[in-house]
Amino acid sequence: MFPGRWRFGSDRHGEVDLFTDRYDLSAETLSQAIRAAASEEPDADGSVLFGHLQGTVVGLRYYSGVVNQGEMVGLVRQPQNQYDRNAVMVANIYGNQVGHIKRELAAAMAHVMDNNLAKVEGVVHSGTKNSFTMPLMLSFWGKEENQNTVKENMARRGFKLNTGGGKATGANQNSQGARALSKKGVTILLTPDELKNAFDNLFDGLMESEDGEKQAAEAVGTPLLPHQKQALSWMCARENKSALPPFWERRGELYYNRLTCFSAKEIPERVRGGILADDMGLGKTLTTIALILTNFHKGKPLPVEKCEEPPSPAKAKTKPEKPSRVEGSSSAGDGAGVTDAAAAGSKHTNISQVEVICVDSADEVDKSDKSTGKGKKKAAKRKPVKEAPKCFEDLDFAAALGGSAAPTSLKKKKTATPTTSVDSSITESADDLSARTTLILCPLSVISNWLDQFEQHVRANVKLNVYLYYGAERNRSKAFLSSQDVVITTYNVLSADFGNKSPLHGINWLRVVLDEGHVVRNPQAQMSKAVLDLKGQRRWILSGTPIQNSVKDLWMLLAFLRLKPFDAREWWNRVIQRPVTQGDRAGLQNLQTLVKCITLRRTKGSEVNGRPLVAMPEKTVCVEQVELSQSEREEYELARNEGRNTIGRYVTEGTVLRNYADVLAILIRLRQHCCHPDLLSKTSLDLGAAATPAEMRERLIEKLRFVLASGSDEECSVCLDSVRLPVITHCAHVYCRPCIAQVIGTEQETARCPLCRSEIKTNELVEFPQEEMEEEKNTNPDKWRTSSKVQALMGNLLRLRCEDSSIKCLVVSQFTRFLTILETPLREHGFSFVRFDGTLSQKKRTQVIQEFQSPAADGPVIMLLSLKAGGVGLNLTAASHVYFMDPAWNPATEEQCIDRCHRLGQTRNVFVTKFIVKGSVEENMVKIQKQKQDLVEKAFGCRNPDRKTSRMDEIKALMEL
DNA sequence: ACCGCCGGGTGCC
DNA sequence: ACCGCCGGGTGCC
Repeated sequence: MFPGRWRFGSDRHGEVDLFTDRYDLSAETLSQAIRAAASEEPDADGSVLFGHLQGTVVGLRYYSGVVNQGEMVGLVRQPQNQYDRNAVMVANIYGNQVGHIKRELAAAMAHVMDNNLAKVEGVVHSGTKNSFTMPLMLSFWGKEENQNTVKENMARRGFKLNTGGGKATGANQNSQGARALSKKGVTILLTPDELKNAFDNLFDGLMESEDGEKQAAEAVGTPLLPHQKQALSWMCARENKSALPPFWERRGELYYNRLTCFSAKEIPERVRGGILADDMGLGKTLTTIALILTNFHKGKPLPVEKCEEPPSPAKAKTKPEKPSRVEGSSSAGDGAGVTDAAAAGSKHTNISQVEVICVDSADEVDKSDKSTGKGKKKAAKRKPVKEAPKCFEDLDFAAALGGSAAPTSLKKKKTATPTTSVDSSITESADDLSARTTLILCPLSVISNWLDQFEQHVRANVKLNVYLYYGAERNRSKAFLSSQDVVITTYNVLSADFGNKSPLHGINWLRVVLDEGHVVRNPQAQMSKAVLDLKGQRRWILSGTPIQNSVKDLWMLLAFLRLKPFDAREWWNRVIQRPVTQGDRAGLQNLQTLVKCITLRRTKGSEVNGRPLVAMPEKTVCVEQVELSQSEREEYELARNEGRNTIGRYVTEGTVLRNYADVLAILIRLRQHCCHPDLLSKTSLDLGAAATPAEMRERLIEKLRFVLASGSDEECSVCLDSVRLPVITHCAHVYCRPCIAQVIGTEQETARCPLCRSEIKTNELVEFPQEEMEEEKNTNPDKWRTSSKVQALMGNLLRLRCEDSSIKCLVVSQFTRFLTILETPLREHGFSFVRFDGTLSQKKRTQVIQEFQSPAADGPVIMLLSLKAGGVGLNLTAASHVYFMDPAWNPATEEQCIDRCHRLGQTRNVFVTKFIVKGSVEENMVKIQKQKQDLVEKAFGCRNPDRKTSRMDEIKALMEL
């Protein structure tokens, strides 16, 4: 694992200068090695403290790493050490080597560490002034089952782990090693409820908006709302200001981290960037665009060319089949796009045609020569460099011309300024001023949104080079990419390129932006690695929901932001994750501080100075009860009684969970009865007398497929959220693939289904396609019939049209087939509508949304929307009325759907109507929804520990059993 | 390292 | 003295 090259320490000559020089170089690889090792280590969750041990660090005089009183140090095995293959290296938090563990102790520890029997951590409480050795308090952490092995192993070599006394902890507040000794009162433990509560509120109340507001650069055509100016100001400050990162403070000549007690002469590398976690609809995209244009180097706006002719704003150079642009709204934009696409290959050729205007004319470096561009090529850039005073300007210039100057710049910098220079003017010293480009990563579904927003918000006369790095023909030239102002790509493209001489990883970006950053979560995933490997001076995460499930998810974000030292898993685990999961109040506080320092989050409801952040139009939600006709009622009752009998039988037999799929199928049929009789699948799903258990199982799985295929928004019993990437288990239960993978991962061979405790195996999981269209059978319009719910909807729509024909509506159902049924009466009454569901291609989606959002008088007034389609980020503000045809299990899913039109940009008051059939499962579903919501509001996620019983109770309540 | 350990010098009191 | 003692050289793994 560790390359031999850092045997550097073994050289005896110890000439200090030479040594420090090489040391500097090696420190890089060393900390990388530590990081690599640490990222593989298991989670700190569930570790127990085996005990403490007093040890000795030796060889201090050979290394430059220093430690402070109370400082935490890292222990790294060094199996390649030529003197002792048991060697254990001691390093401080920046990965600077401090010394080694004394030989005999190292020999004992090596076995424990190599076999992953325990994680050994060290804190130095005293003796930091010694120049040869120092005492070190070691603590051993690991899985309970390894405790005795470890203790015996250590004892055999004469080291007794000390479990009793709390002497081990130092006076320092980090209480390292003390948190297991709760009885000593050193740590105040939180109850699980408190913990959950605090955690859920982690992102609340973060914004104090002391930053004031900042005007966007001239190139931003859209006036920013006050809260967006605040965000811009905050983001600029985070990129430019030299404020110390969290937990660091100045102590005399040194910078000191009060969490780890680490100190350094140099100012700690601050995080240039952070998390913008505003609610959706508050304009994260616009703010980010403003940031790109407003805050280039030295706080000056991005130098952009201005064109005489006003036609095209942001021109995305896109490959021909690029979604949004093809049927692009404005012809002008189209034309420009094509030109650019053509020019993309032979970069810059068209540039000399446009006048170059120095936006940042005030920039000091411009003093050199202000005359217009010298020669065609140079006209492309803002700064003529006749007598450039510093080399980086040369590089800046070169890079701006499209060269990748990164390697050169590194060398030049080295010679120009000694590495050890303590530069007090921190502002830009660490920068590579040649970096120009902002890289934006996002899920495929929001690409078109970015392109649209660039087009919409960048002034028409400004030429911003935006390149969509997507599709087979994408331009992989680093020179080309780093000459752009903005490069947009998807996470998938990034991970596809990763490891495959990815140009994206070869560029030192000015800025890397992760949109919907919470999608990058699992550190093991290739995508995460690809993201973490990106080089960028400034780093941003945009996310409406920064925490999905747990503290663990946060690590990925901090690692991306390079928030030292927590980007290394070991320190994250030691200082934050383990304390928090073990309920340590101080740990939680630290986490809160951490998050607070780097995050801006406002919700739609947030207020600033007593005034709402955004004046949102009002939202009114009402339930419209629907009476079934007599014949519908009869059919429903028939089905209900039958279902009730079946489920009642399962209840008395205690086999509800084993027949869960069947239960769901019964429920869904009842729900379908409530909507429309023709929704009921013709394929008979009677269980009949199943011959063998295998057959039985097959049928159950089949039923579950049927439930999912109908579009129903089912719940995953692991994350308790709507199921994403559904997979069906052998025992016919459905979970999110990642959720169940986690269960299998943690339970190993003995993994069992969380619902029925049957054994589950990864290879037996059945995939279910995200949104599968059922074959459109028996939708013969001739045989079309209505239903009470259809009537109720049509009544509303017709009334609305009389009142105001310009109002647009969303008609939402979980059942895509219901949407199909609804098409007939809509056509009949002359409504113009579009349909949006999960089966649409990306290209189609953009097209449909554009069509719907377009204010054209003869445009569609209704969108038939499948509940789960599209995910976050859809902008449907053209609609102001929402009709939910059927209730969902998960109220949040409905909320999300409403948010697509009740968001920034909505000008009308929003009315939401939920159709609920009186005296039916639907009513019961709504009751349960409400209960869940109350629960959430009261005890914030004090989740029922036994999902099985609560699920059972729900089912009984639904069937009135 | 104000230690321990090594090995050479040395050797009554 | 095949010892003890002294004092200089030396020192992570």
